[in-house]
Amino acid sequence: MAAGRKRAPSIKDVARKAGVSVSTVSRYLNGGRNLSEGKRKVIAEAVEDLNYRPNTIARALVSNEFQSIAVIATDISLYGSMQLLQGIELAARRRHYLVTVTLVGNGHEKVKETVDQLIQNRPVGCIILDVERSSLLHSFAGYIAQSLPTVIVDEADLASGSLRVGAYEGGYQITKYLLRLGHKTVFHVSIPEDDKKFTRCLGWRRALEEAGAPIEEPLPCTWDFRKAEQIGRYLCSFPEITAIFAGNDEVAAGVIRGILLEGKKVPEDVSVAGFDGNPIGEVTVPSITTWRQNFQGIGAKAVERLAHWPDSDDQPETKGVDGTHKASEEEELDLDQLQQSRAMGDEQISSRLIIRESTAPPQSGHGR
Amino acid sequence: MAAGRKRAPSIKDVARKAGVSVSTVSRYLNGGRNLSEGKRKVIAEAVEDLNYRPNTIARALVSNEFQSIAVIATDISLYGSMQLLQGIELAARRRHYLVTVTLVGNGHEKVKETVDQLIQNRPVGCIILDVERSSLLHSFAGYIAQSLPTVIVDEADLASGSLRVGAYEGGYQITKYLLRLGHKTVFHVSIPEDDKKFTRCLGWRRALEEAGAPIEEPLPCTWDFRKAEQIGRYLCSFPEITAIFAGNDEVAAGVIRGILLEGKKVPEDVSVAGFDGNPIGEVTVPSITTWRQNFQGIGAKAVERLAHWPDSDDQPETKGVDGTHKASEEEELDLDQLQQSRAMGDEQISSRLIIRESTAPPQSGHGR
DNA sequence: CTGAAAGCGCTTACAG
DNA sequence: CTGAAAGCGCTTACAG
Repeated sequence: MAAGRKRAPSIKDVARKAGVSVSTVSRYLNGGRNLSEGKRKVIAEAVEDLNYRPNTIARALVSNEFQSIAVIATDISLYGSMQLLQGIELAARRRHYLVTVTLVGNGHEKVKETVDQLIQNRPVGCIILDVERSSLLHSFAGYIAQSLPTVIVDEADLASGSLRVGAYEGGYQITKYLLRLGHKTVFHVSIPEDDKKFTRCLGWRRALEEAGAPIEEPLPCTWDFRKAEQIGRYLCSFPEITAIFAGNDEVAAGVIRGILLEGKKVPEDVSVAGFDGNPIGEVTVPSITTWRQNFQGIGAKAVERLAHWPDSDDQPETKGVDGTHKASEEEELDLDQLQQSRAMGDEQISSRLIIRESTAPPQSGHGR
Repeated sequence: MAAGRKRAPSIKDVARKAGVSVSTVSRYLNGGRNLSEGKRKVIAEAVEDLNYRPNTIARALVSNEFQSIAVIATDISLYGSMQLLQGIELAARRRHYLVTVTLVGNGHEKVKETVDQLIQNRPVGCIILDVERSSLLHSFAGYIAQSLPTVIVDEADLASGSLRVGAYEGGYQITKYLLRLGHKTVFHVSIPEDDKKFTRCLGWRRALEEAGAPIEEPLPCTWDFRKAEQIGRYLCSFPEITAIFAGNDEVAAGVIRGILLEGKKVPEDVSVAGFDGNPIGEVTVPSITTWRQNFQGIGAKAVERLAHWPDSDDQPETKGVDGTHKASEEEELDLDQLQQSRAMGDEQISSRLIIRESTAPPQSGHGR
């Protein structure tokens, strides 16, 4: 098996061709300190002639580190995860890291095995892409973090250990915006897993609390957007609902469709806002008001976090314990801490409200 | 640098703990032929106790093959590429391959360098994801194929060397469907790069030719879907246009929006069909008729292709020349060959027309 | 069935 | 500034 492939030229070939020792070639390859101009030139030529590239695998073996970043996710087909992944790749490329992607289904299969194998690949670090806030992934975060620098990117809006996508902020802002428009309250159709702590849903709730507006329990949608359509229709039976905040733009589209199908108008009869900033929202009818998240920027941040992980370079003995559990501190954070860390502007990432056609002040006579 | 990380238990540790030689442990790890029950048991225990996992990097060094599949793309944020990637990952996982993703921008930067580095990683094979049919990527395909088993997945509907996404077929079918509805002809709004050979655009053209319908040059859209909206508006100035086939579902949404904004109706005044089967088309108003492509299935096929690459296993001396240039044979294929290979049912993948609200027979009085 | 040895391609001290 | 040697963690013949 395997075998067969023709071996590429090795450092030995270069050394022979250049008439120097392997160590000298190695020195040349690694910055070339302490190297005479003569050798440098002759080696350069040999490298050129042979079209030699150092074997990354061999390097990884001795350094015990493969220049790569392992991305673990349950699904990458959502708009957010994709953008995140793309942002990660772009940033990784700049640092000459290879990015690796591994999907771990929610069917608990042999996740442990998969994860163990991943760790054996000795990546520089691991990014857990958990846009869906899958409990599966979160439960493995700690385990992974024991062996690898790990950062979690999820919906959560938390301060340490994981990067916040700003969903809390977004939920809060979009709800305030709707309230400012004159709506008495805002109804929420949540995406799966979105009713946990620190998410867009929490932001929505907080905005309503602050305004003293009535709070109805959110209706959960699924990743099948036709469910959103059903919800939209259903919601039409409550004339007092004049504003809906949907968990993402696709759900918003579905809800809008449901409403239109019932013969009501958006935004005249009811305003609907989405979330994420999916470009599709620009071209639907009506176009969809949304909260744009800078996914690519966040992905890049995650990579930088890993690249600057406190390690033997910076703080020789700090690694391990210190870095290890950050990822799970999430559980202990509360909103106040959150507010505070936000105030400190740490990890702030540009995101913003995009107002389009699907939202407007309530029609007079409506609202309750 | 690098350093610092605590080394995981090695095969040596296992050998010591089990009281056997390293070779014996290795034998155990690789299937365990010629191993006494006693040793087997004691080694199993040692492995368990130490939570030992073989170092994939070391293995890769000796076998000269890292159990991974390298995916190269210019962009993975389109619906199609994402699904493809996800399909690749799923199939790769079954075979215990790691998948690696590399984006090469269209800005010709240091693509060569990036690609060379990728090759040094010794993946099992390479999948070029070229949904956009970037000439950049295609120009590197041959180069990569010289060192690695390579398969190209693109819009093309070709037989050998690259997997067909069935776009030709789709364009053909969707156009015929529109024609059958009674439209005199079908206008095409193409996605970037889609006016090349063997694509949905070609299928569209062929269907019109067969029907003897008038053929207008397609209007090219960009990846910015607001451009599609402009096109939609523009197209309204031609009342003879009653049916439009858009290059993908997002473009279709944009075109529809443009038409609606002009005060016309879809599908009453003009029918609009999309392409790809993006779920978003289910919840727009109107919902969008489309051609569903089985992206995940195609991704999986690509992986299998690589896994079964004729190599030292199957045909010891065939590799190299044989596998190498398949990828570029594309250029020589013509439609007849295409038809033929399709007839042979090779690489056939389930795709189908999905009829929704955005298409209907032309209103009487319209059509020309 | 089992072990000692060599080697994969590189880097890292260690001597000159 | 330069080279010989050892070693990273495994696998693969080669002897027993």
